Amino acid sequence: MNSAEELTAGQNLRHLPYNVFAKTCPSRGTLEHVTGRWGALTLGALHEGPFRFNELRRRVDGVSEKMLSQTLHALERDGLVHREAQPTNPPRVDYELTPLGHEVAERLLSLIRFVEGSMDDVLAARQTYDACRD
Amino acid sequence: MNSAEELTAGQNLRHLPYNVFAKTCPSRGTLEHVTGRWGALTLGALHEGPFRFNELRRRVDGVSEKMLSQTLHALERDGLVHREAQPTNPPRVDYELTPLGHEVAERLLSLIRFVEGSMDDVLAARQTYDACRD
DNA sequence: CAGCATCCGAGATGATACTG
DNA sequence: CAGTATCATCTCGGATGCTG
Repeated sequence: MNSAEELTAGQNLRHLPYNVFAKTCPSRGTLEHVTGRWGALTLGALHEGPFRFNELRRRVDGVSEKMLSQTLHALERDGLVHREAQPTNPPRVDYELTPLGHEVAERLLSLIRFVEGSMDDVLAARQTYDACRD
Repeated sequence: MNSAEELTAGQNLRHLPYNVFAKTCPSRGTLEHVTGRWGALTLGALHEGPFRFNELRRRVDGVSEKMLSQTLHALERDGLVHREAQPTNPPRVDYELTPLGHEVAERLLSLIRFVEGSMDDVLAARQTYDACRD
């Protein structure tokens, strides 16, 4: 292998400090928070601005109060979401993305929008796949 | 639209944009295949080239036979992965991304690399969060 | 309004054994 | 090698009731 090939291989194998492909890497857990069923939708919703708890619940259609609460706690702990509670009565709590959260959400939304835009192809592929199994 | 076109609308329907935030949207299911625990890692691994079943298993550290098989089936059905089996003995089966799969994987890897690169910030945020709860 | 505590079923996951 | 089949386990997620 010459030196140019070594450089290419080095980049592809990615000897970075954190490697999500290794099962002990903590980045795997954070990736699951970000890409999880409700994590992805919550980050996507919050990318449009700050929202209160029940506003978020309506935007993330189908999420239960328990799962939204749990999801927000995980994202807050990872430093992606900021929680601001006002000690009023009735209580008012606003959630918003941190700068890091916005950067994550941008990349996530790029993926989400692409998947949405590919659904006709995906559904067509499923029909072809299912047809060949009957 | 005349009545004949309406009758075949199920086949030829032109959809409004798919919206993953609506709980009945099929894009939600595909997004879960793509971002799921093993789906994301499998797409990420396959972005570097075609691999055989057990090669993939070693790259996606920790995945079981069963889950890898299940994950590959879902991604193949969605048209993101192509499976090529050679009827030799012993059998040889190669998996590779389709063009659509590569586009999805690129956006996914952008997210994965960013998360990996942010882990120092994330772990610091966790310590701060946990400290304020004791 | 913004949650938490509890229970419980469904589905995801893992370990093991087996097949072509 | 490339899977499938089966069973045990365990987490996720929804429903409900309650609190400040």
